[in-house]
Amino acid sequence: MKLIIDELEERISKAMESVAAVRLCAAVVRPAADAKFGDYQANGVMALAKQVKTNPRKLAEEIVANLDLSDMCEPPEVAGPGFINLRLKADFLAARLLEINGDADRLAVDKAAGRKTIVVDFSSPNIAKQMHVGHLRSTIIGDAICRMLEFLGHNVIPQNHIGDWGTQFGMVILGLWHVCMAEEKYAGQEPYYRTELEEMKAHATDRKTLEDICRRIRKRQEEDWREDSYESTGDGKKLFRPFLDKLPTRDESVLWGKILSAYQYMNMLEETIAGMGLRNPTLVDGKVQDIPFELLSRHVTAMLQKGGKQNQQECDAWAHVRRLTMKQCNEIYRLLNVTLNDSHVRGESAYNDDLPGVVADLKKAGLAGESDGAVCVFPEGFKNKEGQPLPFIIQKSDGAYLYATTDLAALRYRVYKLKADAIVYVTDSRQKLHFEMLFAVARAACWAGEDTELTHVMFGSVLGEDGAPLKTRSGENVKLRELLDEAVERARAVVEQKNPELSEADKVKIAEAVGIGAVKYADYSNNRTSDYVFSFDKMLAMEGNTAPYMQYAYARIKSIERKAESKDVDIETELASVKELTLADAAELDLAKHLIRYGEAVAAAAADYRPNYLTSYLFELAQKFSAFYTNCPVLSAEPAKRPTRLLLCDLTARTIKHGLGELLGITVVEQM
RNA sequence: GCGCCCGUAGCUCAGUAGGAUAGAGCAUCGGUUUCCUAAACCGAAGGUCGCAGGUUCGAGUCCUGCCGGGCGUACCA
Repeated sequence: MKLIIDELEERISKAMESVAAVRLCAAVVRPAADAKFGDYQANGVMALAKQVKTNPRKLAEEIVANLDLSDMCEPPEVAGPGFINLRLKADFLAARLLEINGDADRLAVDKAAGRKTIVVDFSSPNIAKQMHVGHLRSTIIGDAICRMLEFLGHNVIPQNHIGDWGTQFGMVILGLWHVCMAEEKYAGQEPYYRTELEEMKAHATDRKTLEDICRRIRKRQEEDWREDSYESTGDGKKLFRPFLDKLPTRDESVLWGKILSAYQYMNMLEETIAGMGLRNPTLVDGKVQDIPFELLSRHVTAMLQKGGKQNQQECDAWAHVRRLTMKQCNEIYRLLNVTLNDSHVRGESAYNDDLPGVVADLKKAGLAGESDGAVCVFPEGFKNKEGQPLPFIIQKSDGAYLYATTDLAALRYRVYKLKADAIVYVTDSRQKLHFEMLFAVARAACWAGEDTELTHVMFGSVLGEDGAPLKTRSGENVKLRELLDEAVERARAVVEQKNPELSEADKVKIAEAVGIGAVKYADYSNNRTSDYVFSFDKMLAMEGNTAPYMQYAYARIKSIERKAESKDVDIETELASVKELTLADAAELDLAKHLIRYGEAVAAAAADYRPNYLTSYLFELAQKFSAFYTNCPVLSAEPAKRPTRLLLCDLTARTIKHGLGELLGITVVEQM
């Protein structure tokens, strides 16, 4: 069914148009600012009065006289300087409730008028790294957006644009090679990539000792590399090739831990050796050549990107690490109850072959040119520090491509191949300028026309209690896994305290739903554009706008339904046979009027990609239900009142379950 | 320097085209349990919407200046 607010907007706008003889009037219908003004108010008459230079109250009176809302509202009232106040009729309200009751799947929320193909770009973790708190917001906000748009009937294409290509992959591959050496050649010893990492950290300020350590590492690396061969020096055929081949059979969690360590080791090593003047041999075009040690990983990156038979090992190593990373990510997605899966992954590497074409096409179009050795586009309206045009760099002076290039290639793919009507990028607000320029270039190149909507759905940072971006005590990013585990653990402690008699299985289930739900809900309930302070205590509090409060409201309703049996109340029959409602108590009316507005909340949240509009609605719903619950007994109500109250309970439960569960991916529990 | 975002109750935040007396939650104070989960409910108190101008019948919302904070700003993503 059509949203009430839209229906009112349409009818009042038409009345305004005919009374004032002005085309395209806006009634500006909003929920009433105060319940004493009714349920809705139209604010647009004052602006119209100004436009046609007439008295707003008088104009409002005329509009009301030309308006027939008798099927929905009590006679409209003109108030204040020219507001039109509207109060829904009781029988209209009742009819709506019954309509919702009859629609189990959609709660009588219509699909959007025009079905669009919408690409949503979100989550985007990096290969060979663990997901950390920085990925939380993109992942869950993006998921909520997908779920809402999908529910509204759009063709949603989630895209997980993972960081699986780029300059750091040489380090990833070298890291894996170190894992191999530690296991195969130095088996039985503590892996050197771990001990040496600690060593480098310990002497971080002692340059002399660091140099000694790095020389030793370099020397061993050269020896290992020379030995790892059968046919020609450093071909990797002796140890690395067999190591790669048996990777698929390994215990993945153990291997994953090693990869993470080795990657950290490579990062540290490369940073440390810079400027030491060390050189190391490697194969360049089939010949052994000395190159600066710190350039080794970039050399390996180049081998990977070149591909082909000679670089098969590099490609295989990359593929293994990529596969393992996605397994870890999928595990987090499962925990977070996010719908992303492997079919949505289309990472940077997928666009690798398109990048030269992107640059060539932009050059051909006269948009891109060389500047200081780099290929740049200078979109209109962007200035740098000196007031000069700001470059959007699409190819570095060394020939390498950047994320600007990849994003352009992806955008083009999404418009041309996926037929996107809209592309939504869910990333943090620091990338605002990047996306503004990206969109400007895409428009200039006509890769996105006026009818293609490009939106940067940005969000703020997650802060610690100290107001700085959330980090561990040692200054590292907080691992998402650890964060979620702690939330579940804390929720478990509360369940244990509040409801010790529950079964172990129930406790586990409730703790996960409440813990994860709390983290997600806390994020959703904040305005996404602002930073927020992460606090377990606040998000797990049972009071206030939190997941547990919502889940508790739901659990109470389910409890009523369970109790019904022992009181010989057949809920199903009573609900199915309810034809007339007896909405009398203030709490009943208040709850009923809120229930019929679910569709408005979903539409508002989806239109602006703001989940907090939905959480606000749900919180108010739970509050109104709680008031109803304390004031209006259900099972012990007199027979005339009971069906209505049961219906209100059931609709509230279904709405919470739909909003929380289906649209936000927060699990509800039957008891807690 | 320039650009963008932010500044609302003691704290954390809403405020969806410029609309009526600026709202929640937490914390504080007071009340509610023979009754469906008190993980709850009801009430009280709490504000110069950073400051100063301007536009408007009407400004937390739009414009200008200032103060304070965050982020970004040519080869990271």
